Amino acid sequence: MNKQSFYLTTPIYYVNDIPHIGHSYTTIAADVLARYRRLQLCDVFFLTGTDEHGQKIQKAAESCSKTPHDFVDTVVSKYKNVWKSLNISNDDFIRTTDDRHVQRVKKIFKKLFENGDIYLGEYEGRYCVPCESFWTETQLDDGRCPECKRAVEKVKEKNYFFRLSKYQKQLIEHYHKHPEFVQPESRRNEIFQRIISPIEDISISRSAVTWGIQVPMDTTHTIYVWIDALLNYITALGYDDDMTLFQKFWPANVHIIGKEILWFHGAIWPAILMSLNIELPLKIFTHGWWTIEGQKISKSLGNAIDPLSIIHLYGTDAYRYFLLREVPFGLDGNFSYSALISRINSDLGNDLGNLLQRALTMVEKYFDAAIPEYSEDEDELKESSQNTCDQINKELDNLQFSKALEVIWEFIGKANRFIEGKKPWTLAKTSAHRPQLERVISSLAKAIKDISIFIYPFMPNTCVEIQKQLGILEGDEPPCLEYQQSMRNGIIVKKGNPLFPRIEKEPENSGKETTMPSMNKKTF
RNA sequence: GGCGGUGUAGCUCAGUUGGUUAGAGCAGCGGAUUCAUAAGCCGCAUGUCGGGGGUUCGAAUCCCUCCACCGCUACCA
Repeated sequence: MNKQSFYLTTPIYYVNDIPHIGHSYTTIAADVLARYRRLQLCDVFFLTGTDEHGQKIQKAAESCSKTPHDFVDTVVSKYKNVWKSLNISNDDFIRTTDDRHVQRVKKIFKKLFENGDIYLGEYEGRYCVPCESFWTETQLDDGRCPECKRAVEKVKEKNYFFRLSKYQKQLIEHYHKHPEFVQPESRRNEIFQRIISPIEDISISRSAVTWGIQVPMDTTHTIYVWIDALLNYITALGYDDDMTLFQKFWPANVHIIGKEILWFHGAIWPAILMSLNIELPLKIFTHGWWTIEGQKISKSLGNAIDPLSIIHLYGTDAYRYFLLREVPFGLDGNFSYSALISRINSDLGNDLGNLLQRALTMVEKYFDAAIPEYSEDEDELKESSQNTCDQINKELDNLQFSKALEVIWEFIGKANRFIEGKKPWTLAKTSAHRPQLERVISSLAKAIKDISIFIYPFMPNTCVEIQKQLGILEGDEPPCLEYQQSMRNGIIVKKGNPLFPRIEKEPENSGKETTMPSMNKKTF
């Protein structure tokens, strides 16, 4: 059996910053996709990691009197901790300080040099240390970095350059041949426009930076962090000294990135791959940014949200659900506590949690907690479930997470309406209606089992909890993820606590717009 | 400055190649119920479709113009 392989990546996160909502968004989206592909029995390789070199980190380490190594270790452990709390199922975690990465990057750099695509040139201009970016005089904003508005340093140094311009034509061709290379389309158009404009070669080494990977032919230079970082996508697969994974998984099916790094992924990265004569990734999906209560996330405002604080209050699955449901993937979105609470109460509590609760109560009341025998032929929700499944697949194939969730919730609504229509409480009053009642309740139980699988990629813990309460799972076994598989006979339900208890907003006495919830700790 | 995008019910947004009374979710209001987390179900409303002008038998949907906001990019300084 040849399983279809599926390789997806997040960017590797720069460890000068602790993880916030934006990092978690990318990683959660990737995790949902990875879990979805595994459901489809793909052979999935899901990579994330950290970007740890560069002057900015060197300076950050100095400022807290640490060695760069100790400094990055500390931050990396924070990332790993958050990913664990968010239930991220990555298959590997690459650090640019990993020896495997360092050795491979050096080798690749040498290869690029030998191909004639790297040359020694001279750069003169302004450099913004925090942004690790060179700017021309004209790009400066009042003498400051146009991106972060901080002071820039005047530098004049010999640098190694990569012949990006050489690949312009090939890039244009690739964009023509593969209109879906960059998603969404609006981003594709943006970057395409830039690719057809004049392109300059880029400086890819730094002589002033010591915290980095040495240029193999010239140890007075280190490799520009972005080049170092981009290569992670192939060094993690062993390129090019241990090619088993590489041969199996490359080209990547999708790189999921934020819109701020599209130029690197949509132009520089493909050009490097072209130079190495490696196939290009199939797709680059660019998602939007989050604002917090309407404001841009910024260090100066100090409004960055620690995902751990949210999941501590509302649970991992609610957080995962919110981020992917609230905003179409690709667009910007706004995070607010009121919106989060609204989603939890209405979608998760009222629609989903309540559905399970009412169904289980009826199984208890009318059938002594034993789900009546299920017959596929008599399942009145089966067709609707299958349609839902098909539509979810269609949406997730295109990374349309919010649409997939909408489709799932339509089915949840259908199940709720099914109950209203059949009125089991009325059927239960007459023994003559027993067969009908059995049919309704068993169909309902099966529908809920299906729902638990539908939501699994998004809310793996909730999937398990539903299946436990349904009685499908005992102890700590993994959830049943086979959509086609119908339920065993004689399952005894184990109704537990409501899945998503209603969150009551605080009385409006604080005058604050963001009502913080009272105590409502959840474990999933 | 150039290119592109957005502006539709209180909020967030859908609205195919122009065509009968402009839609959904949430919030709000009303109703019938009770299996359920005062949940669910049924029903209801309101919108100068950013402003103005034009094409057309007919435009949210095409054209022009103005306003507001956003993105990419350039340049001046």
